[in-house]
Amino acid sequence: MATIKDVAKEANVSIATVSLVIHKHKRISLPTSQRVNKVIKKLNYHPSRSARGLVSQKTGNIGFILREDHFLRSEAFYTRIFLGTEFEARDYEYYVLLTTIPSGYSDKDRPPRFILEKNVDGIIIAGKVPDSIIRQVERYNLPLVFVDYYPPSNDHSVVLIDNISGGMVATRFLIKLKHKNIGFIAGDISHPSINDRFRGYRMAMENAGLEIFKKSYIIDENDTARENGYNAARKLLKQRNDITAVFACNDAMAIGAIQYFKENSISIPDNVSVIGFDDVEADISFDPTLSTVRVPKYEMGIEVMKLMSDMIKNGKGTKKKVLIPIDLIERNSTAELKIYK
Amino acid sequence: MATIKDVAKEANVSIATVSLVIHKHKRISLPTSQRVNKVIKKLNYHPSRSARGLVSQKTGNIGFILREDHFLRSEAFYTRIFLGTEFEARDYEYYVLLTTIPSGYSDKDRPPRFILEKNVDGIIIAGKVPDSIIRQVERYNLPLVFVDYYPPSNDHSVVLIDNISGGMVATRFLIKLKHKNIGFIAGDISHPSINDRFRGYRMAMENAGLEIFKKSYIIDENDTARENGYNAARKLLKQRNDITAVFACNDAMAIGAIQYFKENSISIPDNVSVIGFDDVEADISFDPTLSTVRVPKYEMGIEVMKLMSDMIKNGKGTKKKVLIPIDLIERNSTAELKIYK
DNA sequence: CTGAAAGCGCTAACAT
DNA sequence: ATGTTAGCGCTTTCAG
Repeated sequence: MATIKDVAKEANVSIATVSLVIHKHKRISLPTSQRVNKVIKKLNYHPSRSARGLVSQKTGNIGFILREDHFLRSEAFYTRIFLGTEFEARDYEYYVLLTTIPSGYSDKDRPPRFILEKNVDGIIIAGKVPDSIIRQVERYNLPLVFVDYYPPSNDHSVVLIDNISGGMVATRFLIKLKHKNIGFIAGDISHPSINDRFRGYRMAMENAGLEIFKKSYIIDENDTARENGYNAARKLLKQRNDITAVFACNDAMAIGAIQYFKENSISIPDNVSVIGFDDVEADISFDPTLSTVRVPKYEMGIEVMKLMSDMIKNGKGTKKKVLIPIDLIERNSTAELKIYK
Repeated sequence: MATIKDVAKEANVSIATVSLVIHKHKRISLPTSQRVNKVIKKLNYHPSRSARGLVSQKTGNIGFILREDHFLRSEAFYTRIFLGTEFEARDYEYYVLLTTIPSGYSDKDRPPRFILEKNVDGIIIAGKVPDSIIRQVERYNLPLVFVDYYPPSNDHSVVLIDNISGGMVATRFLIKLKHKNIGFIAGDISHPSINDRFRGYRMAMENAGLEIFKKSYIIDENDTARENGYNAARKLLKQRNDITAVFACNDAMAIGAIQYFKENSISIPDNVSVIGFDDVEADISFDPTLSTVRVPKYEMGIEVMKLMSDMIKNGKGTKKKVLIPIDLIERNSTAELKIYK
């Protein structure tokens, strides 16, 4: 393994010069810089992260914390965000240390090892996590950025889906298809993202002059899995059998709902239109293909890494909020309302 | 952040003594050791990994390479293995750097950054990967362990599912249920794991004195996704309509097959028994619940980390093969053969 | 524009 | 049984 010394000797300069070249310091002449860079390539030299870290008191690592059940989830939602982060980290020369915490994490649990050992320069928290981990992490006073979760204490940098717009876009789309009796189903309604989608739904309905009855929505499912969608659809239909369109807070629930409809001979989209949110259920063989609101997960990962790098460079004062725009994806689970009577 | 100096001062010893205490060196007296350890706790001291790495020429990191499509897969198979590895890494004080490579990785692609930068002490490769990445990694001469993939060059440490036993166990189970006309469906048959499951199937059939007709199996699907199971079931039934049980090479294909059977009014398990492999499709709402061969994924991750630590400690000569035992999981997609005639 | 040198925190060989 | 010290590879200040 070549060291900075080897490069210096080979290029006939001091190690200080090599260091300056690497850091693109302006006061190095172009010829020297070129010569040194050539030697670096030739010797396949890569600075030792240990040595660098020792002197700079930085680790070059970013911690990525995720709830275990989110990580294991069948939809590649957070995994895609992670990949985006990991990809972007390459540009900033960071390594990303992924760790999961149990969903029942409490104050008594030990924080992730990389925090205790101060082996990260900053921390990314993805998705909803228990308050206790947030409090613990805050205590260590490291740059902290959230992605796809809005912590209760509203004073952190965050990268969020524009859920309100998303909810509005989805609902407006159904309205444009002439639907008036539009239902909404959700689980985990205390989750800020889900709540915002609900808000978007209500805002779009109101804007269109459509009344929202209490019976138009089911939001008491405690999770957003398929079976919750299945159950919510059942409950919704029991409350209001004149529903012609359903906006589900995510794809999993949308698919669950469609399953229920299918089993009860309600044809999609002929009898009922269904739209989801997230665009994660890649199950292409699913029939009908699901209209949904696409969330650019990979890009969120990139964005959060950028924010993190910013905070590390420019101090923790740089609190920013980034809203990631969404796209409407029209597939076959939605159709224009057919007027029968 | 406390350093070794702070500890030494506070405990009235030299930094060398502190270091020796940390490494549990025998020639330190118990009282000293206890005193120092108390100070370490009190100051919440954690050795700097950079400083350690610099002097020991080790990074304390293990690289974990996975194909991107495997990582994003809906079944939490490789993610569970990763979690096991990450968990076990804590005991060995390693950090795991996860990175993905595209499935079409070729010799022209750059190896993962942590290899180029020598930022890992060893490399774990999970799942089937292109030969080119293996060749590239081999060139760097780092301790290398495979998990759930048997590289073509048979001279590496590996942690594998006992696929042959698994195939035999699944098949014998169907035989015990009085089935004789047992079909096998698979995709990606060139994959060693899949191939071994097929071997297990054939061995069990032969041992039971049951003939295997060419028409008893469909192994030409090129992937093991649900739709391949669906298609394979169709093809199998066309070849042999007297099949009463199907052993699918994995759960995804099993579920695809069941979908096909259901759509064609073949009741599971009354008309046909189906057993899968892996125990990953957590979709509990799936009806009927799937009998399968459970693979302890988390434990595989633990095992591979143990092997890795072994290789690093005892030199790369320690080439080992670890076979992870499987369990039969009996659920509702299998039943004893009903004789009608 | 470039070089010399101090020092980051730790390990390990050597000294006591 | 414990202390002293060199040195790992790098960044950065200060000199030139």
